[in-house]
Amino acid sequence: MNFVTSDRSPAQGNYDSLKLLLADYPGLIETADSYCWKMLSTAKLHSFDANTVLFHESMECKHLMLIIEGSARVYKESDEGREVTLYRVAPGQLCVHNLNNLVDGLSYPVMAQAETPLQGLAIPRVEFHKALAESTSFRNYVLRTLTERLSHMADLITGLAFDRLDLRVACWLMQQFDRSRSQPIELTHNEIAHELGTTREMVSRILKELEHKRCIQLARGRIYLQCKYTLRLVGEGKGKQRLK
Amino acid sequence: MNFVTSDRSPAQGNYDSLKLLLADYPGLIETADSYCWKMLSTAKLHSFDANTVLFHESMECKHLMLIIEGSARVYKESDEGREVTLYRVAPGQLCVHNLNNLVDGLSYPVMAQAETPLQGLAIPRVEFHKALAESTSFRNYVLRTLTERLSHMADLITGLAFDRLDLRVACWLMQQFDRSRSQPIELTHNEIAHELGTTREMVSRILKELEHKRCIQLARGRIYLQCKYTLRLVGEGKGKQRLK
DNA sequence: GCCCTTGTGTATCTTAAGTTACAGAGCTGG
DNA sequence: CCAGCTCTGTAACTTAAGATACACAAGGGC
Repeated sequence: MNFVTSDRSPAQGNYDSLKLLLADYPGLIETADSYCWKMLSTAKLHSFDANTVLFHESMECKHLMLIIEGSARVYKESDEGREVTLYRVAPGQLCVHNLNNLVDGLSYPVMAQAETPLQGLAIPRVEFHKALAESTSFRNYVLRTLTERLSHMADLITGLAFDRLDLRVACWLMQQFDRSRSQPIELTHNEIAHELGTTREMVSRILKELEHKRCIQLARGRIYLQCKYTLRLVGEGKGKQRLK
Repeated sequence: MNFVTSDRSPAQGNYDSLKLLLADYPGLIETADSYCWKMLSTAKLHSFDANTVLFHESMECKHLMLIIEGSARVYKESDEGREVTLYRVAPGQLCVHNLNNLVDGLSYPVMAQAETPLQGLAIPRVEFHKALAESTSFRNYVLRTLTERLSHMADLITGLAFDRLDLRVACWLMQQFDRSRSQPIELTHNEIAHELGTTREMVSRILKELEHKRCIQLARGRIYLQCKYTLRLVGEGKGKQRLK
């Protein structure tokens, strides 16, 4: 477990540095009340290397993490070596799975791994509960995050249950290019397979099709967007709208 | 929209009748504090006929419902007429999807339908938020419910992504028989298909297999448990443990 | 009883998805 | 520049899942 912990906690009462750190949390800080700030000021900044396993099948965690920098992937593994990504946690989001633990020590059998070097504010369990009691804004923030996850996972379920894999790949690509503002995506086919819960060969095959349709262009470990509109068209399939 | 509303709210200050109603909520009432009781006493008892659509794609709701009697199914539909059940809400559980609305008016595109005649305590939005602020026990109860849903939906995802349909059917049957204490299940094959996000023919086929393996016995609109152990064995497949 | 609806059984066919098994391409470090 | 990775492409094959298309069975209402 190779994580690096720094002990500097933001100076009491001076929330400017915190505000800077939490620039990606408009939904939280804009409405933050004094209780919320008080809690945030007890948080400690932690850093993790890329690929650190943040938690696995049955790991206890004593903190709630607000991601400041980088992203983490939350996923499940099958015994045959396949994986599905449930969602990822990026700046502006808190790590909901911790909540399970935090609420009443129930463990939640999923994996989470830093995808990039990660920085997060770790809020101790007690402070978390205190803030939840006292800060309306924090409470709403937490609930909002949770319900967003729920609705995201519901979409995942309908995708798996109803949509053909090529549509799912196309939709997923769309989302990635949206996030990257059409910059090339730096992932191997295998990693994409792990996103979607399928196999490398299927992904290769489908990406090749998409290249033939001139939606994208393939390179080793990289995918270039060629035509957003045809890609969207493919993703919509026979008239579906699971793009969101 | 054929729902029947009754206006009798439980007598103020007398929590005995409430306790009776909430017999299925040990997790809530055992630890309930005075704030929690105060909120509960503002709730109104509502009744719905079986098959009432409680909410659909983009319906606003102004209450949080605690289910007292009966159950509701929360599901998604595909445009081809297929369905997947996301989860069901039974006595002891609150209707989390309302939460989305309650938190900040975000709509949550799912369907929910009463499966049986339904009774529920409707807590007005304002009271819900007040109780959330003031009652630790209620807060924990809400969070616990949410995280339970999350973990349930994560299981659903792994099932859809990794498991063969016959395993999923077998596991699902196990769960039903557990719930019914081995009493026959009164569902049509089509309804089961809608549970699992597949088609009637597949379910028929797989159930027949299970009958041949002497796990169950089929009748019109009904399934009898024949051997719990072989059923469990089938559900475990080649050594999987997605039973929980 | 008879009709009609609803539910079931099943055979056949089609297609999506996954598997196996390689070949070869591109990068990297000695 | 060669060895040995990792990543990609692809063909051939297998299997799960879904679609189609009926036949028939059970039950309810008249």
